[in-house]
Amino acid sequence: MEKHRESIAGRPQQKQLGLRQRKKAQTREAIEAVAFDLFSEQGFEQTTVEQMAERAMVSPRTFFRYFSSKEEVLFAGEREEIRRAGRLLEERGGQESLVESLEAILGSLASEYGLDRERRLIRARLISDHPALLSAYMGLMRDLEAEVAHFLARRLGETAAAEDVRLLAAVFVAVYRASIFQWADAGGKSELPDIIAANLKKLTGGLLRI
Amino acid sequence: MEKHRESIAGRPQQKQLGLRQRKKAQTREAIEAVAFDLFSEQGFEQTTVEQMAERAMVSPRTFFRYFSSKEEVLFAGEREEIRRAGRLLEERGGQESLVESLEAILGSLASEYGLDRERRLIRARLISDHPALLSAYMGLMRDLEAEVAHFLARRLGETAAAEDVRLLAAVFVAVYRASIFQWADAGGKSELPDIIAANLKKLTGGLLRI
DNA sequence: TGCCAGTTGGCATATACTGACATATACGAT
DNA sequence: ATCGTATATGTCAGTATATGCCAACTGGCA
Repeated sequence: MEKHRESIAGRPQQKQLGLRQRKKAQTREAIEAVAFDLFSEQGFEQTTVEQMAERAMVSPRTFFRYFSSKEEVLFAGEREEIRRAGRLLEERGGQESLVESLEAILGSLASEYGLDRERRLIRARLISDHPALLSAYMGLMRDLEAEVAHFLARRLGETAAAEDVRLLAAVFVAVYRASIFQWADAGGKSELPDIIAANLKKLTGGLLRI
Repeated sequence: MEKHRESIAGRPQQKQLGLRQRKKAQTREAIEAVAFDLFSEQGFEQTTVEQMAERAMVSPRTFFRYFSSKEEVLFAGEREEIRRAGRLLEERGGQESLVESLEAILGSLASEYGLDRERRLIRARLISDHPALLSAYMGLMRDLEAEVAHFLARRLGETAAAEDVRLLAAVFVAVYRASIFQWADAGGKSELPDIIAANLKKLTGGLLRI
């Protein structure tokens, strides 16, 4: 039951953080950990905010100070990864093709192991089981789309119209999402970055022209 | 204020329906109409179920017997169109290419005018204004994806792997969605089917290989 | 007519979420 | 070391969504 929290506790801590900040980070991680425990035990809907707050030893009011909604705690991890992808895309140079850049970044997004990997699988399973969560998840995908679109706009500059940028971003993210579920359906056995790369290759090949 | 309901009232009614069924259909449409009125007057969040029920002259309890949630009433129309697209795809023959079939169906989904067109624009504007609605909308897109995937599986038969079918469905729906917002951003001036066709053409051309 | 089934309203309740205020405590300055 | 302040948290009250239950009404039909 405590496995998530323990493995996190073993991670190297950021230094130079005051006690306040450390406690906050700890509380946040504690809530997230018990949330994933409860979700995988009872499912998402069956788990109440009250239960999560109880187990994490905070008041329900405090829960909402850390996560703006019940869905948020489920998706916070992936949301963070998306922000990271945005930063990585910022730095990405222009020697390679667009597809190569995206393949590298979307792939690296997915290459985390250990805790993140486990939670990613739990998340994918919950989403597959409960369609209502799909909506919230697709909202996340829209955020990723915005990051990708921003990157594309910068890389393509004046050469591409704004509509084409959004079209491309939508398509790339669709590939990313399809790849994740393809990976999760296979139980997480193969490597997600490989699946993403393969799917991108299929598209740039003639798959669309069947 | 009453314009939506009036224009609906002028539509030819299905016959052979008992009084009960007709009253039900009327109530449902009344709720939907006042909902769109209120949404475009005050925005989505500012409108409560109580208000909608009040104006539609039903109890809040009854509102939830017609629409399972507040979002549902906003998306019911598009959801119905998606079901219609599914039926149309069922009937579509095999003489044309996949892209041609999808172009025709997704296009016809979007070719309704009058009431549907107006509500579609209101919907798009609300979604653009309020990101929270985007999640719910993206959930709808996932339903459309399922319909498209079903169609693709039938048409491609054994020749394509299940993963490829889902990948293709995700990509096609991404194009559809990007096209809708491209259309709505332009104020609904150009023809949505044309935009969809153009975007599909761009993709089957070399856009991905930039 | 009178019964049956479907529809509705009203009430109670669970749950998600928010604002206001009070309290405790880490932090920074002396 | 300690004192004042900013920050984090808890408590409480309140709103909105959503659902179950039961009683009352009503259309459909024998």
